[in-house]
Amino acid sequence: MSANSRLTIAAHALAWIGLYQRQGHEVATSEQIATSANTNPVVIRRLLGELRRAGLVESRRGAGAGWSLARELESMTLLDVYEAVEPGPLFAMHRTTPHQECVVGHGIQPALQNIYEGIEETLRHELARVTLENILQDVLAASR
Amino acid sequence: MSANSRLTIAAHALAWIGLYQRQGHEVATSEQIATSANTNPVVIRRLLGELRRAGLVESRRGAGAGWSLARELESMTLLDVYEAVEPGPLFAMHRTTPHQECVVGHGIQPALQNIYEGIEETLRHELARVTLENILQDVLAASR
DNA sequence: AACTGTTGCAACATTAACTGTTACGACTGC
DNA sequence: GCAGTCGTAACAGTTAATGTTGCAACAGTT
Repeated sequence: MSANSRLTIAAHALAWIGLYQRQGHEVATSEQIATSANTNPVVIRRLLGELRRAGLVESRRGAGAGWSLARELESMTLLDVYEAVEPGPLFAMHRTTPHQECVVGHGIQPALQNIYEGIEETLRHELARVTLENILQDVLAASR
Repeated sequence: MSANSRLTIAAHALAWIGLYQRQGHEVATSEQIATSANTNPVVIRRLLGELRRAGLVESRRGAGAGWSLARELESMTLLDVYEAVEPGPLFAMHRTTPHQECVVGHGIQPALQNIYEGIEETLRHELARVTLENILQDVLAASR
């Protein structure tokens, strides 16, 4: 699978905002987060926009604008982030319909669909076990 | 993640070869498999080449050439196929190194690396629970 | 009312991976 | 030698993520 870094960057941004707020600041800007993640502010705004739609962060506009958490890091899991930024299924079916007159061509999709669903369910369960607070604590532990 | 269909096509090909051999044939051609999967024979040959490197199938050249299973379907799991055709990790890190002078930038990669490894281990465990024989039986059950 | 800093978003370029296709040499049974 | 198939290179097409520029919208401050 083409591995992408959307989940990684989203987790980075959330941890950054969370830590920044604990240091007494109200909001974080996409510019600051982009500097920490070494990427472009627009990339951060796009990702945070998806997290806002999922109810994980809020944004303010105007002067003194920026991003803040909509919930505590303790209540956010990697599954929340995953579902906000990764739309598709883990494994895709054929791009074109297999030959339906063939026994395998006819039965392979329902068979795999079932199996894939079970595996994704397990993946979701694992992702739900990790909170963003867990991640921030791990991050802080690395600097000691 | 950009979902891809490599695992799906590889499983399709293996199930097809397995069934074809049970019907008394020695080898299957990439042309036949491509027809069933509704794709191009070269795509099949490329994928089966990776499965051959993993020791799952064998190929013969020359006249009357084609592909055959190197092991029983009972002894092949989806994990074997996954490892043969999916090289990278499930989730990628940042494309560029995050800002190391930032606490989050410095600690985020080791923290996520740990978490991702645990999740991939669970995924592997799930994939290892499904054999290609299971899949073929599911396929055949769909046609009854 | 003007100024300032930031978001929201569109538009486009770049990169990477997968997929599809054509072509042709290598091989081997007949 | 012939015929059929693999092995593989080369290239085009497609899709998704990422990076970049530009600018309107917004809201606090002066």
